[in-house]
Amino acid sequence: MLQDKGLSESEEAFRAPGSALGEASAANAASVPEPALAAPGLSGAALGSPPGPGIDIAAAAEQTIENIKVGLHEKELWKRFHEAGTEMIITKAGRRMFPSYKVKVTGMNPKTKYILLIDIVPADDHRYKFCDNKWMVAGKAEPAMPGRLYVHPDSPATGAHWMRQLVSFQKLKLTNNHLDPFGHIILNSMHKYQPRLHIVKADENNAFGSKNTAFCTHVFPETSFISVTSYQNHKITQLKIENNPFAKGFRGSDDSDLRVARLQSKEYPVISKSIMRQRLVSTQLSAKPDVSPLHGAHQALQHYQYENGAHMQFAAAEPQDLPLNTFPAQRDSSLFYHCLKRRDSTRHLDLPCKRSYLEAPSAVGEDHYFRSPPPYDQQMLSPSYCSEVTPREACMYSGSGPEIAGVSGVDDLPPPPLSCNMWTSVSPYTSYSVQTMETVPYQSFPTHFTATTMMPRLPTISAQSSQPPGNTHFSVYNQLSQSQVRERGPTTSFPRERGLPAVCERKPPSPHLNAANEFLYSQSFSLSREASLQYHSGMGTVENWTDG
DNA sequence: TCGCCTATCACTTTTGAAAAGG
DNA sequence: ACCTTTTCAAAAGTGATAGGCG
Repeated sequence: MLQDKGLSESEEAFRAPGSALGEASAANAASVPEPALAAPGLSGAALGSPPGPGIDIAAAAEQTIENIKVGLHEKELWKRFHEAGTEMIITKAGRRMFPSYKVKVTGMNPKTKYILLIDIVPADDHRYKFCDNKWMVAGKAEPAMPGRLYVHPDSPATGAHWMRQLVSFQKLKLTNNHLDPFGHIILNSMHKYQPRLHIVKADENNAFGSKNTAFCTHVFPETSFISVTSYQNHKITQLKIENNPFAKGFRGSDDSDLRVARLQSKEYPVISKSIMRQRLVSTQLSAKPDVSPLHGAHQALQHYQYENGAHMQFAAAEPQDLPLNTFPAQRDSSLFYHCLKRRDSTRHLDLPCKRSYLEAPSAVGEDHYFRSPPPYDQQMLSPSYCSEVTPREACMYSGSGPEIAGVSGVDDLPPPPLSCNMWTSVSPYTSYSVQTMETVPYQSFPTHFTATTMMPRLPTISAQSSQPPGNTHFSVYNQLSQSQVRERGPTTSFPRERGLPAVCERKPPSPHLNAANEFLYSQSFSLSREASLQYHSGMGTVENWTDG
């Protein structure tokens, strides 16, 4: 657990960030911070919480939020996956990402509190299939899954805390279960997605969404991936096996191949099943008549030649066949960056759940999802943060978050024992045009929205749509959101925590999820505005975040 | 028939509590 | 009595695979 005393020491640690990050931070040079923009017509800002005593939060945010740099950890590994076309397994129970999303953050104000969260948005409007050893567009995307946010369990924490060590999101899990009760991020299989990191400056209540909330978004194109229920590209399989410790049992360098051989009752211990499968694929593709599935050594050699890059399957493909390589920055691995300052909101999204690093260098703690509110008694079981179904499961965050004041101003002290997750099931992502500066097509979101509610998609291979992500979408969303707030209000009531400021008590029926969703929604929308140089469209609706 | 999804398997790493030692 | 280190079992994570489903 980090304490105030440790914060000063963190500066030294900050200068000497250990580990493998290294060059990743330099990539931030490509960041394109946007000036903090004042959303027009945000008279509702007056409704926000007053700035903290003695601290000019807005000024601090302006000094730091734009200067925050984020370096992707293990960028080279990500690149290797990206070049092969990253695939991420999604299961009903939830599957971790590998490589895991870890970042090194610099440029924060050491004493300012930030909230770090991730969302994963559709990268485009297509469904894919793996055909002829490469990914190809297979049609229009399925309706987007309910958007969920994954809040780092340490949130909120001081900049010193975040900068002290790697920030790991390795416990984030992906699922294809539309009714997932665990708060995992819901994705559609065979679709391409782009994770995004959001850094939000916590307000005086350790929340965000107030008038002074500033935030920025970082996108690493090499972290895009196609979700699958089973690996399609053998190269990805091999990369996972070679690099993921949990898959060590499938590695072929040691006697693990013997295990495979035993399992298969075969006499070719050098060949793993994945190799066999690859050989089969290669056989089909090359139509070599002389290749037999049991030609062990020879096939293994072929396999490893393949693995060594003899065939970069996307290298010379047409753009449509390069769904994962459509990000221009893949060559540079630079991140795309957006930064803005929110001027108004009457809604506070409290994210008081924070967990100490417990001296773990990687700062890997329990991950916090926005998820459905658990039974209320469950939320209060854990002293560190709310427990839930299983002790190791990410805690849930009940609605009406604003009622939860965060840490009472003491840096790096654990937050009140509150749950940290909540549903964001009603949150579609808005358009997202950071990279190509083009508008993207929208897709209806039938699960939780009417047809007028739109789902954003990253403009990659299908940025041809001329439909601008105009205010209509955002307005519609906002209306729907409020409607949902009304509907969900009673179910998400959240008992007040100790020391909660009065401002947090003002809107009992407003669930966290809507605040979070709308927050990111507006943020995403701002990204769209960035693309189209129209920043403000999404911000005005913040005014509608009334406390009920 | 095909593509996709799910449950299950055996294996590994991770985690945390208990035991042992200082 | 307290702290640190070691040990060990349970939990969790992994890709592979067979079978089910539409």
